[in-house]
Amino acid sequence: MNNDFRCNCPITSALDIVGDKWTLVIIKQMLLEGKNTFKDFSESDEAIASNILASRLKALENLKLISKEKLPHNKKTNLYVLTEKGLGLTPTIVELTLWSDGNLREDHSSLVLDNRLEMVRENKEDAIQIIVESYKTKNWPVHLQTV
Amino acid sequence: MNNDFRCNCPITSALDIVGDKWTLVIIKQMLLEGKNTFKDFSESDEAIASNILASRLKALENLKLISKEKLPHNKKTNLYVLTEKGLGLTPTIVELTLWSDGNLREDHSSLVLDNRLEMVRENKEDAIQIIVESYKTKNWPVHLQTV
DNA sequence: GCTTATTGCTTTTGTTTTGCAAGTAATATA
DNA sequence: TATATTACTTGCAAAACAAAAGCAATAAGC
Repeated sequence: MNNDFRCNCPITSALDIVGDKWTLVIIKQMLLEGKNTFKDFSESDEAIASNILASRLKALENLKLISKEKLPHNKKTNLYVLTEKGLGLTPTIVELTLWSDGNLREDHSSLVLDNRLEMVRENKEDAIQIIVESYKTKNWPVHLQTV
Repeated sequence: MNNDFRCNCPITSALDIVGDKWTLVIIKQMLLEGKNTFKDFSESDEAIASNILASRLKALENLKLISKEKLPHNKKTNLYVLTEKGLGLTPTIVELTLWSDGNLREDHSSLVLDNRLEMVRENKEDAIQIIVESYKTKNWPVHLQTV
């Protein structure tokens, strides 16, 4: 499986996985916007095409950044849930948010602030933990809870 | 220029700029590997094609993440230098490194450790500042120094 | 100062990825 | 039982990416 990677650099290898237009957007939608079904992602502001979405979800599942679950009594809807490996990208996502907020306003005047940014600036480590814990309590149904 | 962005989300907008296979790799090579010429980038482990490289450098320059400079007495070699805006991605790059180190070994067994990782784990904030300052002293020629 | 090498690209020609639109099967709802 | 919803897949066009070759300007070697 090593041949999926360009070289042995950790940064380049991370980008072999998340270095595209959509992967981190999907993870963001799960982590920060409470989206967890195919339909949720399809209807997002970013307007991802359904074929691209399907291929990304499959790749993320293969790499175990997300898992595909079912709710009891519903055979139709799939729930996509971030694993610990996927949740591990929270700091990266937070840093990208901070960078945008500090550096992109001249390029993009209508950028929206996330209201969690203040919390992040007060204490980054704590804020990240709160985001992760909050995700878990909302999105990890009892039968998935490992903690 | 707002039409280059998919929506008003800060994370998505950051990814409209750095969300591809090569952009953060080039910035990493500048920041952590002391590369600053077209040739340096061309000869890297990642083996970027020269046409892609040229287009990325142009885009990064347009967005002011890097600037193109000359050394006195050399009309041939271009020096590409990270601006403050580009250096602002240092925390993102550090977090990607940490994520790789902690989560990618099962996918990629020959991953190499950056020896700065230990410093980063001891004190993240300080380590980031040291990386940035170290870059500036090595790569910002006297006529560019703002500090 | 003439030849060769180097640097920083551009061009050409594929191939791969992305994106749009439409379609479909299984399940759920009215 | 009829309609709607969900989670996709398929087919095709457009865009991005990649390998190889070529080229002009500058620098270095003799």
